[in-house]
Amino acid sequence: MGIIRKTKSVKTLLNEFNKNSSAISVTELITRLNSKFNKTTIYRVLDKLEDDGVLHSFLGKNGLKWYAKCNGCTADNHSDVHPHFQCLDCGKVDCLSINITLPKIPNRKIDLAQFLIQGQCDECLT
Amino acid sequence: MGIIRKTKSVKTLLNEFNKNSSAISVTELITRLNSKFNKTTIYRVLDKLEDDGVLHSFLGKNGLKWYAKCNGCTADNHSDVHPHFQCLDCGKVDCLSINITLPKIPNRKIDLAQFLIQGQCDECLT
DNA sequence: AATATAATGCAACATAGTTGCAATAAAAAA
DNA sequence: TTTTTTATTGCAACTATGTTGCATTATATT
Repeated sequence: MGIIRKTKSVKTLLNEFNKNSSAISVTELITRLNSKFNKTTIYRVLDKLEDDGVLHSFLGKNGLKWYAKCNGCTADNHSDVHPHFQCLDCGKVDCLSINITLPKIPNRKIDLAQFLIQGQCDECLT
Repeated sequence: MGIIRKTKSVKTLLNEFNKNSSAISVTELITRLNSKFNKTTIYRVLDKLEDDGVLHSFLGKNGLKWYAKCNGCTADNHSDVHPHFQCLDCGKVDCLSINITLPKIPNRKIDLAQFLIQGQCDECLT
């Protein structure tokens, strides 16, 4: 699939991700935009933006889905494999620009990896 | 909290994890045992077994909760930090006995880390 | 055997996410 | 510009995972 039309919801969602560089959870987006868009629309647009290589998704605390801007991904190749850091105090999630080396595993084919690190962010530490 | 009484549900659940060494999802356990125990009981007993350092939990595909036997953990110290491998074909999840080195992150305190690797297991590859 | 209280079942609830379908809006064609 | 095509949206209803309060039951202690 992927995005075909530049609709209001697409522009608004992209704008949310351009405001700052942190990742945003789907529930947060639904809360922020629920006066303008139905949650079904938000789920569907995020899905398509991920297909297009504009956003990437991952699971945070409690298995909640988060999205963040991709960096050098295309619709065909999601090259973004980096750890994510979630603060257990404030809940904020950031992408860590660290290259992780996947362990060698015999007799298995690795397709993707998710690495979630949890702790306290700089703001909550002080 | 933690387990205080050796009840039927505790014994049955421990037995499920002793049958083989794979991890088991909560939904799978509820399906297997739903004629014997209420799902609330299953959630609560798993929770307590984790508190006791008998089981550890992690999130698999789609944010579903999985449990597996701990190896050398106590109630005070969950020392198990290893990657998990989930087969995208058959859904099976295994603990990988690999030591992962957490990346150094400035200005952040690391409490825990989850590393989920997805792909195809040996059985589904052939 | 009597007592204290941990554990259980049940119903009701909370929340994340999905689906089908009719209505609407964006882009292409006329 | 107007018409036509069809992608997108909103809505309601639904599924699934997980949680909570409370009365009942079972375990362990006295």
